Amino acid sequence: MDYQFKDIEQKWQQFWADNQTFKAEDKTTKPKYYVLDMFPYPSGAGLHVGHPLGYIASDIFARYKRLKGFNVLHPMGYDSFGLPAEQYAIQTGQHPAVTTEDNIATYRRQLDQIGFSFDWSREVRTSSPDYYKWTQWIFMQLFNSWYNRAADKAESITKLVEHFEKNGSAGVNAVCDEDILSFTADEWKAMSPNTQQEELLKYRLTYLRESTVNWCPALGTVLANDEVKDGFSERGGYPVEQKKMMQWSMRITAYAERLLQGLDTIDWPEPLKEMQRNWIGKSIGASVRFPIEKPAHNLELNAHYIEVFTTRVDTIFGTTFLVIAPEHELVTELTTPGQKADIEAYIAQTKKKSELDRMADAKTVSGTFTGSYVLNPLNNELVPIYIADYVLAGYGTGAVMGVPSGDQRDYLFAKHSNLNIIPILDTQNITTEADPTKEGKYINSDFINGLTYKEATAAVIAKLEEIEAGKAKVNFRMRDAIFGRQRYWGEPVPVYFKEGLPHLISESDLPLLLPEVDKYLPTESGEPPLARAEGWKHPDGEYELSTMPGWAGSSFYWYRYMDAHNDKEFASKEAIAYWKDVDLYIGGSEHATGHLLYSRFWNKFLKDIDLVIEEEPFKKLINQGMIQGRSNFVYRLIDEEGRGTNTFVSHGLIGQYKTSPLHVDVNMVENEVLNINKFKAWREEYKNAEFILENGKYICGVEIEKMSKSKFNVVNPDDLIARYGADTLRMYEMFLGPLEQSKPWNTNGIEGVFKFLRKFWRLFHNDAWVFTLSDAEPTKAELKSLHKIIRKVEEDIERFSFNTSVSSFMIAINELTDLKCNNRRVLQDLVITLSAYAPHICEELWVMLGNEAGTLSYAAYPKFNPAYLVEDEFAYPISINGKTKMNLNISLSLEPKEIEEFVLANADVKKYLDGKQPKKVIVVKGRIVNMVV
RNA sequence: GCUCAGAUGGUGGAACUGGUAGACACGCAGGACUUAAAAUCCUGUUCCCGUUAAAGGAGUGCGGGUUCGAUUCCCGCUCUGAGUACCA
Repeated sequence: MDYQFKDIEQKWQQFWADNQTFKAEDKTTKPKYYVLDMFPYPSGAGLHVGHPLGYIASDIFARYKRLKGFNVLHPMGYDSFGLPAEQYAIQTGQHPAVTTEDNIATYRRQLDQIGFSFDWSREVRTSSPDYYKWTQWIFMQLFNSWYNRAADKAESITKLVEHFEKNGSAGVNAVCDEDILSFTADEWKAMSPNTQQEELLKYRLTYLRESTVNWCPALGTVLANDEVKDGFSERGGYPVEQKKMMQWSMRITAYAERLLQGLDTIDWPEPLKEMQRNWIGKSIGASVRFPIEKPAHNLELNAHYIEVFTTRVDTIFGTTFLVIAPEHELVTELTTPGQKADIEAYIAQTKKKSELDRMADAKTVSGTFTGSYVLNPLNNELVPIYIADYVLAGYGTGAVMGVPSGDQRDYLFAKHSNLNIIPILDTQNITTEADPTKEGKYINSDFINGLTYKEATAAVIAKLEEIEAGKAKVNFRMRDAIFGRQRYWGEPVPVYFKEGLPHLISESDLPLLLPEVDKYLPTESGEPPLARAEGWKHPDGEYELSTMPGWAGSSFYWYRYMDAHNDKEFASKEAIAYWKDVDLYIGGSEHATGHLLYSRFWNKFLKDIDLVIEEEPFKKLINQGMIQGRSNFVYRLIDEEGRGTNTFVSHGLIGQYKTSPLHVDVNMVENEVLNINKFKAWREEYKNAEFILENGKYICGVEIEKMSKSKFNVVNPDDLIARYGADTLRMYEMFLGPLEQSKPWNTNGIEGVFKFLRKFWRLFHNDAWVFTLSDAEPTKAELKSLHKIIRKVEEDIERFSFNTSVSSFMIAINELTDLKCNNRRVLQDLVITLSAYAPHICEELWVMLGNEAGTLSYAAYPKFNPAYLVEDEFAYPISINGKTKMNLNISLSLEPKEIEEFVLANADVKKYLDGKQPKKVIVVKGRIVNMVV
């Protein structure tokens, strides 16, 4: 029979499901290997050809590892809480759980027909109560923990309470809020329970904090920074404003240093590590306190100094002014009556500008004098205090020392405000701009004059510490993560409020189920949708009304797969001890600073409290490239009045007409030629469309864009599978190019892969399509082809070069076809080798070869034998001055000296040398002969 | 602006540690089979010059360098993509 991919693929997908072929074992002597894909959000649009790219790669890898004798865990699930289902609910009233269920069914059907070897018995859904029970449980552990800097790990809050009871707050070195109290043990014990709780909240790893958030009134929710684009919500495009709210936060900053250090221990793409490093944004410098000069208006001040952070403390003698952010808490106090009007006007103007304007407007310099002064702590010079919006309240201390000779922004500000610019290094050139050099010797700098950068930095810090005006300090850009959304479709926070204080619900009450509501919108008074839930009340107080953010459920899911049905723990100790961590993680780089950072954070926390073993969750990570869409356009002719007509101009002729481009469905276009009949049938309005053709064809325009429904450039895997089968699709997606590279989708080459599989099938059959094999000894040539591909696939998979092994398979099949090979032993090994890529056809042939159904996935990968590839001759390229002129077959047993003699004696070589004696002959054994003339 | 990645035929791409540039596939051209089409098979296909299938020459974004030899290493630049940004 000819290659009937439809029957074969359906048959084996059914078989795998019925027999749970890919169920991973928890008790086995085999070594473990954990291959994980980033689980998808099940959107309503279903899968397009870009989605499975990473899944196919990981599936090939998982299947390959099984053949190599590993116990492979390769699970799949759904990150099923999220905004789209909720938006749909708001519009239609359909419960997000129903929408999600439908979408998952579509995803599952599409995934199944690609033939993945997932262990579906471990499926997880973040929106299912038996899953989010554990998300809530981990939240509770975070609430019950604090970060002990002395131990450099998270510890139980009860340990902190014990310390307070014994020693008061003395000797506690915690990552915590800034406004913690100092108290003795007796004072602690004298506090009311509520006061104690209030104090403890400042230490907990998840805590309440007033934060400025991106509030979107139209969506009725808070958005993350990456959900806001240009001041509008990414989804829906509604305006977003800044608003202060009490929010749950996660003290991820406690882990900043460990998150940074850990990057050096994991095998991740360098660009992605770099993104995380930038995000964490460690900078090493010093904090310096500038004492405030008693102001002219003679009022009593609460503050006595302004603290700044600087990475160039060595430049302190170049300070000619101080700048604080307009939002800085001391602004009002520092403003003298004479400057009050100016300052208020400036603040008002700043407020009007959105965050984005402020960034885009980086070139314009502005700022206003407060009227007050500080003293330079090292030389007591009077330094004026300004406010300016180039200083950000949210970074460092919200105040900087202005050193115009060394910092370009300070330079511009000094020019703008007519302030002094003092050179501080003898090498500095500051005639037109600041010079941030560290070379040279210091000048105008008191006791560091003549020193080098390194010496000066050390000397200044030593002096500042001596006079208690500053110290060396490390600053991080990363902020604590807000952990709450005012929306419905997420995990309820397992907390109730009593007398204004948060309390955890009892562990036995988990999961705290998401209640039913009549509408999915915020209440009229602006409370989150959960406020609509009738009778949803804790016996002792009011439940928290916000839900957890999207990243909560995905921050530990890889552990849940290890023991997906455990209702006592999120995963058992034994399961975690066996599976430990993810060996290979494949997913998109868009999660670089979100999911991949939060997951590392939670993992480190779970390790601190001894629930997991590894410090890092994902040992090796690969980012698959984005598959872009290839949009096609038709060009509508515009008439003299500027109105669109029903005539369309072919792409090559649009220069001669006035036209406007329109997206056209890519499924009506083949090789840029529009199928005119399909186009006319596409929409009623095009029924009578007319065309201006070139060479009798309508040629469409092309552009590379994101794949999206609205651009009509979505290529659906279902159509391709119907036409060519899953094995072809799998191999073609790999054949497209390197996995990590982004590329536009193009179906043009898929025929080549399909032909390849048919050719492979034909090897096992005679001309009449009857399965016919020979049991003879394999020939030398057959074994050579086979072992070449055995080695190649091994090498390629280990370095994730899937595209090159597909090419090599084609070469092997071409060679074996030429050899008319139908040798059972050769072909059986070939079936195993190819099975990771094209599992269905291989399963079918495996059974036809007389093997037991379903055993292929656990067969042994053929052992490579180098003996079959040994050559005794090599066609040496003979080059003259580096240009290849000819090839000569020379025995590989010859040594370089003998090769040189042999080559020089050759008649053709003599002809090329034209009687001349080469100056030098380079012979690299087994590679090349080069003669220098 | 900064950081990172990349640039190879008409197209997707290959060349792993410097050693025959263009594997494999698409497309295209020609041919075989066929009444015809589809399917299949065969041949050719980097460019220029040119011929009987010769012989040359150029060539991996651009300009230099190191080397017997560079797509690969070094320096400078151009362009493309991604991330990020008054971060003190």
